[in-house]
Amino acid sequence: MKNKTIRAATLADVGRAAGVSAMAASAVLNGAKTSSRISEATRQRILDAAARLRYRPNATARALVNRRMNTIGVAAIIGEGELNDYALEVFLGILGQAAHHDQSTTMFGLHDWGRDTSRLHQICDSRIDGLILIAPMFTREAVKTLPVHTPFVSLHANSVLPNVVNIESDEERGAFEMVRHLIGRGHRRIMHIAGDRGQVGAERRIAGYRRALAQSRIRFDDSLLLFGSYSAEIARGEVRRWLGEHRGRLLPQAIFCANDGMAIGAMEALAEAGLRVPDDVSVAGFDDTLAARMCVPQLTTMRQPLKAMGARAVEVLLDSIKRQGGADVPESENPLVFPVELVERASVASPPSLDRKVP
Amino acid sequence: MKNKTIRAATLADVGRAAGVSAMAASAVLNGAKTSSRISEATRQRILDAAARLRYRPNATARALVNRRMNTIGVAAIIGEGELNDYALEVFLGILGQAAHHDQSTTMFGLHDWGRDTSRLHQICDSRIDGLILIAPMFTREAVKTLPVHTPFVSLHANSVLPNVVNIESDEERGAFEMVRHLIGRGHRRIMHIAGDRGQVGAERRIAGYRRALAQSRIRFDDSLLLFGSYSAEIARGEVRRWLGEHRGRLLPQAIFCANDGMAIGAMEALAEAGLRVPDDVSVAGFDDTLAARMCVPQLTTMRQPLKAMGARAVEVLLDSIKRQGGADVPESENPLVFPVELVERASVASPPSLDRKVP
DNA sequence: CTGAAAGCGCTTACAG
DNA sequence: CTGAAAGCGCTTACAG
Repeated sequence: MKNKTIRAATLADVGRAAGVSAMAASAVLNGAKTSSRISEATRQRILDAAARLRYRPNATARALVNRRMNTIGVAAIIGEGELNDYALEVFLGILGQAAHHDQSTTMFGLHDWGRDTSRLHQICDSRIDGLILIAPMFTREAVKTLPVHTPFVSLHANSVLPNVVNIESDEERGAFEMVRHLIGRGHRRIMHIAGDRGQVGAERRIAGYRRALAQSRIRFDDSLLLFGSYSAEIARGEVRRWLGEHRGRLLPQAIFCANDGMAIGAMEALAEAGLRVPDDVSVAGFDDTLAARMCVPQLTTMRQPLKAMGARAVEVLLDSIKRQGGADVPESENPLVFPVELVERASVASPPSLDRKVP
Repeated sequence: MKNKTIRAATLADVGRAAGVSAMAASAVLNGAKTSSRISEATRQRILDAAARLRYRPNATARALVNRRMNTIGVAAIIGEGELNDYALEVFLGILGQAAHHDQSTTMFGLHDWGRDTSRLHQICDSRIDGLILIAPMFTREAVKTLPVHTPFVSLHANSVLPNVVNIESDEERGAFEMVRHLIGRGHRRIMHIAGDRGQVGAERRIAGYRRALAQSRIRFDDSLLLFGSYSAEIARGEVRRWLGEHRGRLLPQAIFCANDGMAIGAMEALAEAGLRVPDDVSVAGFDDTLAARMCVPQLTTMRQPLKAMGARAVEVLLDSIKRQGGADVPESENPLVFPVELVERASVASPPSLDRKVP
């Protein structure tokens, strides 16, 4: 293949072609206030020359003097080469809002928050103006070594990071309301498949689950609390295992999962056992990611406004960049908590009139 | 929130702190061949100073002189704020491979290939070294106006772009083999839900479908050819409509969809009508995206190695960047065609022994 | 083995 | 209204 790329035209080239200085060209071409001081005639000549030469301002040169690359970074864990649905939704929210502000979005896939802190340093070398951390998990030690010349915003951070705004949603209440909803439909034997022990989001959902049970005086049964690491596969395995170990015993009437993927995993395990959703068992998810509408039956779930949260992260970050660090959000409003919302679809119904046993 | 960011240390700062020139610092800090000429003692002093000042090379300054930002761009259509599963898989393949080469990946969400060509020009302002176009659709006219100073690679381009390597998969054969597979399982009344008319990929799948039917002397029935625009929703609507219009008539034994999302849409419509997959109707997809494993029953599908294709796009692009335009792929190997592979899962079985009617 | 100079492409003061 | 100068932070020749 031929057609080697040629050196792109510079401001100097445009100036030369128009018979003016590069500076004059700069003034009219980037619509600076100084451009008003340039006569209409030369202005036209410059515009023409730029068009003729297909002039494009060089972003890196600009960035060097403006100390602004006009791109924001996003760091998220990519496990097994898969970006999880949660992070994807957030990313899309970020992408849209960033584009709206004419900012580019650079994605960094991390494997481990602990091991990859050095990678964060590499990243913060002025190629990005600020960084959004999706669900970061840092130790107290690691937090101290974070880059300081680049503003951060985090979503669902596992622990509050000093001087960074954290955006989260009301997960405890979400779990609480979902379980209230299930109880309202008549369920009492409700299994919960949680995320990772120790991870705040997982613990908050467990807390909401237990609070709802307690409020209805339903005894917490820890044989009904499974852990699925936010993974469809693991959740499927756990449910499969549980069913295997409880043959002939009572089936849960409903399964509340801490995210949509695990709910789908649970549905797969139930289907393998010949159980129907929601006829035999109701299943509920959390997040309302694309997957919730991509399964049959569609999932009743607790919606987190992930796109909006991503978009908000961009706003906060951009603001923080503008004021060169520090954000406009008062300490008292950090974290920024978004409300959640119950989305009823087909995977939850009333429990069967006769108690079902594990087949 | 306090803690304004402070100006980051520069090479000059490091040099000053170590009592050497910025140039010496540069030599040792970026491990250039010239660094070998620097004495071990000063070398240590420089390293110490850099660590003490937490020196980080400024990427934009570097980019300005090296004419290399070390980031690649990815442009894809984002419809309704959703990146489709296909593009997501490709993107993840790109992300991984780019990281492997220490390249950043900047994502650009487009709305329309036609209207957004000007956006491509904005993008190609040296903020990226090269651009990967995911499933671009350009008119002959538009192609001529594409930026010329930035190397491109495309995946599944709708028409061959001059001087850009296009990566695709053997879609016609994929469709052919899927339909062969269905016929092998005993199906003869096979519906096809296609992508958009006129879009190459859609046409190639239709061609493969027809070739397989012809080979088995099954008459092509155009009432069994639906168009679903690669959208789960549209496919669901189309199947719903078809069922409504064919009450009491023969049901197709199998539905082959041109992507996984449409297969899921079809399954939803079938479920609504009380039909079971695969007991009453078999359903097959195309792509093998995450969704194919996220539905119940899991989808039999024709796998395109999307991650590998994305990774390959990075390799070709990086090569093209290195040689400043032009690629190492001979004309004769453009497009670069990847093989597809049948993945058997639970959504396809033998047809029911008695012909089913539309309920 | 090390430094002073020039330049990447741009913008921001400062002169005229 | 317009231009010459300086500088953003770095690297690449070129001198010593």
